[in-house]
Amino acid sequence: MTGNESGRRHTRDDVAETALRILDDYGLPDLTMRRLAAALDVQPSALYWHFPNKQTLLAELADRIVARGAAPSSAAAGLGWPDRLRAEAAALRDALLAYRDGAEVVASTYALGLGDAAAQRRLAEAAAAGGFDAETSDRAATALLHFVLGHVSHEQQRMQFDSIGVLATGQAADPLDRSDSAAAFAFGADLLVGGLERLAPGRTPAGGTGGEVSRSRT
Amino acid sequence: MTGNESGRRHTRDDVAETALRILDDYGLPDLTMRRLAAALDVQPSALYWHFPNKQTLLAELADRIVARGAAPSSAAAGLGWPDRLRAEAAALRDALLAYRDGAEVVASTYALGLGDAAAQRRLAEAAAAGGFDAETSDRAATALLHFVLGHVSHEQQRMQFDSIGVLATGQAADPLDRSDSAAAFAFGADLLVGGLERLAPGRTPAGGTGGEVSRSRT
DNA sequence: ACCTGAACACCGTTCAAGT
DNA sequence: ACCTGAACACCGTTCAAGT
Repeated sequence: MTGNESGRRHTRDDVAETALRILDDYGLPDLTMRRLAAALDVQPSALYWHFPNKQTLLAELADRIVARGAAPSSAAAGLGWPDRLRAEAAALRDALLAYRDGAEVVASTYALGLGDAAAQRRLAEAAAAGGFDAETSDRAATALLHFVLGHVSHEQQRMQFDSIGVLATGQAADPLDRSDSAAAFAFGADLLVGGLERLAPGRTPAGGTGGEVSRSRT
Repeated sequence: MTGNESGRRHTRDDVAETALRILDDYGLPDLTMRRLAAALDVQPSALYWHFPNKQTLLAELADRIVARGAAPSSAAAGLGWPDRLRAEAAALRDALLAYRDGAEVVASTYALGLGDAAAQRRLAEAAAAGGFDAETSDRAATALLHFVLGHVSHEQQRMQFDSIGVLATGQAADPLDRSDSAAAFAFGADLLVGGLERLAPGRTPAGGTGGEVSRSRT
């Protein structure tokens, strides 16, 4: 796999990739410094040569999870800004879903102000294509980011709850339908993007439809 | 204060209120079962007679924090549904801000499916006043809830970061302006409510303004 | 440059037993 | 009904020392 199988010495990259594998295989509660050290065949204290503390390690994982998601589907070039913004949000969701507990790792890192703010920047950029000033674009991006992180955190928490508690209380009420979850996500993203469309600089102040397909050509 | 000052025996309510006080005074990371036990002059194991585990205790705190926020400002009766929905979101934010780390406690409880879902219900009810079907109201409420929890979590995390790291890196870049924070919150809530207004049953499919003051009389 | 060994100061939870 | 005492199985982090 990713680390060196027995050659003793490790790099910062080894440590991060092994941590990512533990995260994906066993979840965030099981990603302890001691478990990570054991997976690397090393004493726990050795990790502190590579990272000053656990939060910094988690921030590195968050950055990798977000960066790995990369670009929204294929060519977003031909789309208007609202579709591009929706695509960016969807791509972020996919990136978070690609790793177990990915949303929680990114959310906690983001909340602490650690990590590069790549996700926030990508969303703000897509919003700015609508001609909004920087503050508006930033606030719209922040609102979208909070929604995405909250939604996917919830989604992932239920995933593992479902796989663990299959037998509890007649399997509760909420079996988590994958497609339903995607629809609920799209609905929330549409609400935010739609709300932003109402504020678009190119629109007539009180006469636009706000409902049809975006016509912006910028 | 809330507990009995020295009369030994405690109730479940004593335990919850003392926990709430520790939360507010020292923050969530310092709310440990051992610290709580010490504050009650009791062994840690005694707490497990009142609550089966820590998560259940936190869910109780979350319910109390949300319930304590109660109703939006004064009379929301005269308002249209969009204003009422905005007021409900603002009231929820206030409730979360009333306790240190309140948003994180509620968010984690909500993510785990514990606690009564009072916040979600209140928002869904306010949305339903717009004439939407139950699924739409629920999804709008969920999107709003995710935004509110994410926003206030972020807000509170920076509050304690600011008060601790006053000296770090020339106080960073982000001094957290209270009024700015409120404006950013209002902007996000407006985006979501505005997006929902576009979908309101009473509107003409492609002719409404979507921008002016709500006229709904329902 | 990268790691060991040993320790410090903690956690949440269980369970038999007491009153 | 409510709590004690003692233990179990862990945590993250530090630091002198090794190679």
